[in-house]
Amino acid sequence: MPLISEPIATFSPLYEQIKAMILASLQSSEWLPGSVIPSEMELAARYAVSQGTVRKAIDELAAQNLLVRRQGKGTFVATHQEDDWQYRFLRLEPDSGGRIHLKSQFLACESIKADLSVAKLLKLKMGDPVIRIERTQSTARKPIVFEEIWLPETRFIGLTLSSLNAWPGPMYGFYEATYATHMVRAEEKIKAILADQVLSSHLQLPLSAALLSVERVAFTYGNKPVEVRHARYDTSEQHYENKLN
Amino acid sequence: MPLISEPIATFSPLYEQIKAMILASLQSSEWLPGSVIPSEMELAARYAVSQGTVRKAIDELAAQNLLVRRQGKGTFVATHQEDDWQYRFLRLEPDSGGRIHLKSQFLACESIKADLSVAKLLKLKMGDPVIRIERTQSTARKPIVFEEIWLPETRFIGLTLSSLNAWPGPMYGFYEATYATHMVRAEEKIKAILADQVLSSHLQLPLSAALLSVERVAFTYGNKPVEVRHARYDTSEQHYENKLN
DNA sequence: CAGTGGTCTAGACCACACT
DNA sequence: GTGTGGTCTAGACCACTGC
Repeated sequence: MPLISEPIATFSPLYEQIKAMILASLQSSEWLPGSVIPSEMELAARYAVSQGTVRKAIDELAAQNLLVRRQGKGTFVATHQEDDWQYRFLRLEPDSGGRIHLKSQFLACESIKADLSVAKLLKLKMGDPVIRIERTQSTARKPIVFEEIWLPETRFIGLTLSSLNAWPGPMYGFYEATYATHMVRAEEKIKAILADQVLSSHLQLPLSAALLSVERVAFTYGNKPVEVRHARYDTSEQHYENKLN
Repeated sequence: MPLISEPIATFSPLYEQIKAMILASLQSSEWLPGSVIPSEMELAARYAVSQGTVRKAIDELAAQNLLVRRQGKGTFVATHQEDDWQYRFLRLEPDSGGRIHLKSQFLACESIKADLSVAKLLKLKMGDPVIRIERTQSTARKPIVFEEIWLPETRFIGLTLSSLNAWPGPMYGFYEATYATHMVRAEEKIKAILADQVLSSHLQLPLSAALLSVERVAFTYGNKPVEVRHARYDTSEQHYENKLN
């Protein structure tokens, strides 16, 4: 029996290829956050497949929160500028219930060279230029969060303290509006730590208070890491809420 | 214009009703964790709908991790006894990477009356009988976790220290095998706290070390809470890992 | 009203597992 | 080979939105 050509590339269903093409359009900013994408019928024609196949592709992208379906209106590119999405990645909740409302105060914004750890997380080379931001977030009563944020400078050109202070809403809305960068998902590593001098003064807590340390890496389309964030939370009157499914 | 009869009951698609019926079969233990459920064709006949409708119902239940599809074999009821599921709700990971392996030591198992907070979380009345368990979990080097667990006694009749110690694997496998109780999802509230006398001795840490406090409520089918768990983690060499989507 | 996504069906064929 | 889930199609009809 003669050798048969191997199925090297394992079987890839049509709808996966459609997903990839839709993703490419998102990644290339052909369709911007908040806008409608073409109807299922149009996409079916464009890709020369049936509506059902487009449907399955969109279903999965919607399940990953990349697209949002709205019956009667169309399918939209997900955006952090919507009301429901303002707090999509904020897991802090008051112990007493309800939603937390925080006011930002930016303390610093400087251009520095990436150290080894930040470079690794952002998939840059050590020494590549990054922007480092410092801020606190406060309730009506006291500061609750102290954060350091690192961004690759090549993607966030011209970002300054004053541009940050001029922006009213959450940072992920700012990234979207100003730098066409939409955050898709994030990974967090959480530890308990003791407040040091710097943290205790920023958060108005005694030295050696217990704090929650949250190291986040956030990704855009195509699993590209574009933000590193190291937050410390005062969890004495609020907590980090997580749902396990 | 005369009043029109209101659409009180909002439209409910067929596949939602099928989902509900499948859920009922899971809840009533007609199909047990780990076993196959009838094929899509059989279910389609049983519920008198098309295969595609059954398919959509199963798809959604599989997305919620209640069912597991295996091509060529059938659709199975999800179980914590599978290898991949042993650690489904354990988010602790070593800072150095890899999987953590923990050995349990049960310290206590007593029948008590529910206090207000546990009763609320388990949707019982204050004073109802609950089982309270205490344990530590250790790596090869040192204890990492101290946990208190509360279970409604009516569902976990005859649970004793020795039955716990006789079980080799994770507790959710034990609940399944012994009490036909499968955990579907959980909610956790996380805080940073300081070690007190008791915690510092159990975890072999100095007094006032920082610890992660994790309060979990776990639910079976039908959103029924059946376990409350208050864990404290030593996060000096491991962290709580979370993915935000 | 037309256009969008949402549901449901029926049928053909493919990929995988077991025997 | 037989039976399972997985993919793809085509067409009908429903529900919601906005003109």
